[in-house]
Amino acid sequence: MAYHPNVPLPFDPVAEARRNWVASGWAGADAMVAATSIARAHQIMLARIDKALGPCGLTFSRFEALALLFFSRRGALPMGKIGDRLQVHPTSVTNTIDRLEEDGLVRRTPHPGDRRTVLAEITPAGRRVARRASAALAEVEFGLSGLSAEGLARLDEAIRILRREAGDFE
Amino acid sequence: MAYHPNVPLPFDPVAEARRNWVASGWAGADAMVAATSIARAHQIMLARIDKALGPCGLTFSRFEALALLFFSRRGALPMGKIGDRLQVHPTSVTNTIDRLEEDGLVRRTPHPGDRRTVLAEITPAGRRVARRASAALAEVEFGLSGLSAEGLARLDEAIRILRREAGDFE
DNA sequence: CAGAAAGGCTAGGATATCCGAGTATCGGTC
DNA sequence: GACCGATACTCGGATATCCTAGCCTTTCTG
Repeated sequence: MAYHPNVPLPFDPVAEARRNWVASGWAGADAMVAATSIARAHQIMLARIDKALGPCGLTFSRFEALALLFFSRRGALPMGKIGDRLQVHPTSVTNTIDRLEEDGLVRRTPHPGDRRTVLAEITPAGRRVARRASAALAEVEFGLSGLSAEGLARLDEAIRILRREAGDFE
Repeated sequence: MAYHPNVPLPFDPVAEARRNWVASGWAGADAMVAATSIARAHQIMLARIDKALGPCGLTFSRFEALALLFFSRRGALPMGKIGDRLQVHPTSVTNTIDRLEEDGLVRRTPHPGDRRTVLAEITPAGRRVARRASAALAEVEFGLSGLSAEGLARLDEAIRILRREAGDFE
């Protein structure tokens, strides 16, 4: 679950922030509210997901990489391609694959034809864990169990616009 | 800006993941899509925000804490209250206030009446920086410049449901 | 009123992410 | 055929977040 040491607040802290923001004459209150909401949604979701993945020995980041390899044609991809797909920094990929490799879920192999490139290849154990993890995530609805199908769709729709505008894809 | 070492992908990586997910017979594809979207939205937004805040010497986390103190009645709050409001772990508050104090934007003072409690108090310099930072954030629309007013509202609406269900407020 | 329980904060350890810099390799150019 | 820019990956440093554990203080309880 998300971090919650205390009882629920008697009011919505985001709505409260909005009131103060406007009262101070600061601009962009609506964007502030949305930004704060996204940050909190991310925090709640990630906490639940990582808890659900705990028994599999995975984190969300590692699961994403493992799933990507699982779906790939040959069960292997260059480190760089992984970063492109997951939209993360090359050094983050190095770190993620390091951990997966330590657990025997992935194996680094040389690229036949380009000695600069390192391939990350999913192992049979990796495939087993990926399947188990996907079931665990579906079980907790990826930490978004509070949302309806319509709510999920609306989120995706709005964010897809943002992602395209940010240059993720075209 | 968000991390983007390469040119945009010729396809939407999230939609691609959805196809693979469904093709493998894995459950919860819609939730997976929404979760992936939220994670990416958070990443894009935070990268833009932190870049906009760079000249002020702030990060988004530090700005949130600073703004909270700015809006508070006495310009000071107990460390614990800050964590409650921002929904973060007590140790994260310690870290955040440490940095703000190093920059002279906040000052730790003892609580008159409860020697367990430490108050974080915003300084005049802190107020100046907070105002400047709020303008910088409004300028870049909190990193959400791709979204319309309706998009922002839809995001907030969907996420408020999640936050309530997660026990943030009541 | 003394001891136990609860509350408030911080130190240390772990993970993930980014950036800058460094090493190795590939390719195109003159 | 040698050189230099572009590519591919990794190392070290920085920030933010969480958790566990610990110290000190306050409050409750018998």
